[in-house]
Amino acid sequence: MSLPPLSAIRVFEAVTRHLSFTRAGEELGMTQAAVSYQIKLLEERVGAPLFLRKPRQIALSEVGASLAPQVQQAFEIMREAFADTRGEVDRLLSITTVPTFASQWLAQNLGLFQIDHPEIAVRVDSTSDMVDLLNDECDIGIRTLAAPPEKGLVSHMLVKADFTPLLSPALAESIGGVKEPADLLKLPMLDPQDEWWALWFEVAGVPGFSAEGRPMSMLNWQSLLGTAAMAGRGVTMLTPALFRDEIASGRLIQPFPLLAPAGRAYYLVYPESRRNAPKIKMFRDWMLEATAFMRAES
Amino acid sequence: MSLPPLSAIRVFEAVTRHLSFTRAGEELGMTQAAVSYQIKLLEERVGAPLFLRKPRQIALSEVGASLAPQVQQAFEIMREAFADTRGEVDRLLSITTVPTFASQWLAQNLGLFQIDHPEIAVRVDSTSDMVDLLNDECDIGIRTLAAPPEKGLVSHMLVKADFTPLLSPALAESIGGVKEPADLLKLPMLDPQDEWWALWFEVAGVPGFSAEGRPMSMLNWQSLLGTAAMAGRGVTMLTPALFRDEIASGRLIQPFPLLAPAGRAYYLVYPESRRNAPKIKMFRDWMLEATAFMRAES
DNA sequence: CGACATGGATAAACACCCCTTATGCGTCGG
DNA sequence: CCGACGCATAAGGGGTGTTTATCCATGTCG
Repeated sequence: MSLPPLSAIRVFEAVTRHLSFTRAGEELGMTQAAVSYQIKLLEERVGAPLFLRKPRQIALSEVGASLAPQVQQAFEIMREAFADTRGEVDRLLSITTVPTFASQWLAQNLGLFQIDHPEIAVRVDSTSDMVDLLNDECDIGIRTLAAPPEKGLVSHMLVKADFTPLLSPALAESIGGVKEPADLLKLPMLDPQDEWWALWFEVAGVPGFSAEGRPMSMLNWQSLLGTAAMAGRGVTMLTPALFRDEIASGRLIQPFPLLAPAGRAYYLVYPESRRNAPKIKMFRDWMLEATAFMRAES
Repeated sequence: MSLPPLSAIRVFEAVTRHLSFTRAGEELGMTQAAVSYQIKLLEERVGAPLFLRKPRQIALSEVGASLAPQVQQAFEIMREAFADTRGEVDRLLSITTVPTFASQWLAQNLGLFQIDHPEIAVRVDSTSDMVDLLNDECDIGIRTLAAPPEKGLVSHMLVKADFTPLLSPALAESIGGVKEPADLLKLPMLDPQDEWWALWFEVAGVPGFSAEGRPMSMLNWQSLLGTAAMAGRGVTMLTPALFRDEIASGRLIQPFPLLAPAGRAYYLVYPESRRNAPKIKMFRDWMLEATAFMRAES
């Protein structure tokens, strides 16, 4: 019912292809004696000679000949399967990221990575769930964390999740421009419940801010808030680094350089055990370089 | 190009079928810890998780799922191949024998063995070449030997290859019956060169026998000589045990019980290493019992 | 709601398998 | 006739994979 020792079968397979113990041993990186041993083992298990020992060569016996093609086929299937897998594993990079980062920065910049590394396919899984990088089949995660994550994971800080008010130029113009922090109180605020509003005003030295009585929009993803802000629907707290393009192009304006320190940051995270996987190294290096300016600016 | 450790693949295959490390371990006769170790090994080699560890069960990962069917197929092929082989090896008994024995005794009696053991197919290779039982793929040999054979072979004496003159009743009648050994000299001898003639006459106390001037037929197989003798073409030296039926039925007559001791015998021979193979035991036991009378008579 | 059962992960120590080294034997070729 | 080539065999050691023991997480049952 159960198979003979697999190591013996592997040796047998190699010998059937070379029809030589010595040659097979070379292929397998072992000595001729070891090959002889394994074949003898298999022959005892099978109960019949697998090879006929001729003076200076060997030939398949009847039993051996009936076994050889099937064993070769089985090994061919496995070789192919693992070769495919290796390719797939090396070529597919799976990233899980918080939605904000996905739709803002990653969506705009991932193309550059793919141009640099066309051989790597990238799959982005954008979810706010904290995927377990150690157990689930995901290569890299991008998360907002207050501190470097638990043991077993390597993390690189990408950019601090600091916040500052952003708004559309048209909205700013509607009140004659935003000159000082208190001016913002005249404008509708998107998601004023956001704790960062209170923090920012505190840092800005504007007293008496209260979310009381202000409507709450529940646009809990920065990208949605950003879109709403660009549409002129209000002023909102965002991480300016993630809206660099929008600010540079004038679609959003950042009236004050002042940042509310969130105490959290976006981190690139991956399992320590895979820190040497080529695709992970590539992505990490690219990502750190591409986001270097964010860290430099702050 | 080269496969991951086969032991790990075997474990993986079992786990994919059970979807349980513990269960797979039971099937393979090892502990759950060992299974865990092997799977981890394979996962490191492949570079990706093969299973997703859910609380009380595991599930195939994407990579694992793509690998599983192919690995299962490969193992199925090998299992089938070795199962077939085992069947073939156990069910086919291959005998090499000297032609005389083949056509005389074996051809007539093998049917009885097959009735007793219908599950075993017998292949008889009748050749006078001495097949190397240790190296060639033959289970059992029947040979004429002067002594038990070389080391590594088990031998059982079947019957002494002693000779005595045999002739047809009609031929005996043509000279008014064979009363004493010297009468034989009046008859044509088939293969008079045969050394056994001289030996037999010597044992019989008939002096002056010479093969000089007598024609030589070169019928060097006993069965051919026997056929010629039955046709009345002459008197010939044969092993009476092999012509028991012919003598019993009157087709041949043995005028004298006197046997020339050939110093050789028919032996049943097989490799010592296979002495416990069921089919070999079966045939040996049957053969020794079926030929017991030959040894008893002499 | 807490104790238990289940299933997998992990660490350390050990056992055994399998490989290597060394040698022998038989045959072929110069 | 000697060396080359190829497989078989024995002895011995190293390393891989196993077991044992324990931990941890989760789901279940009283």
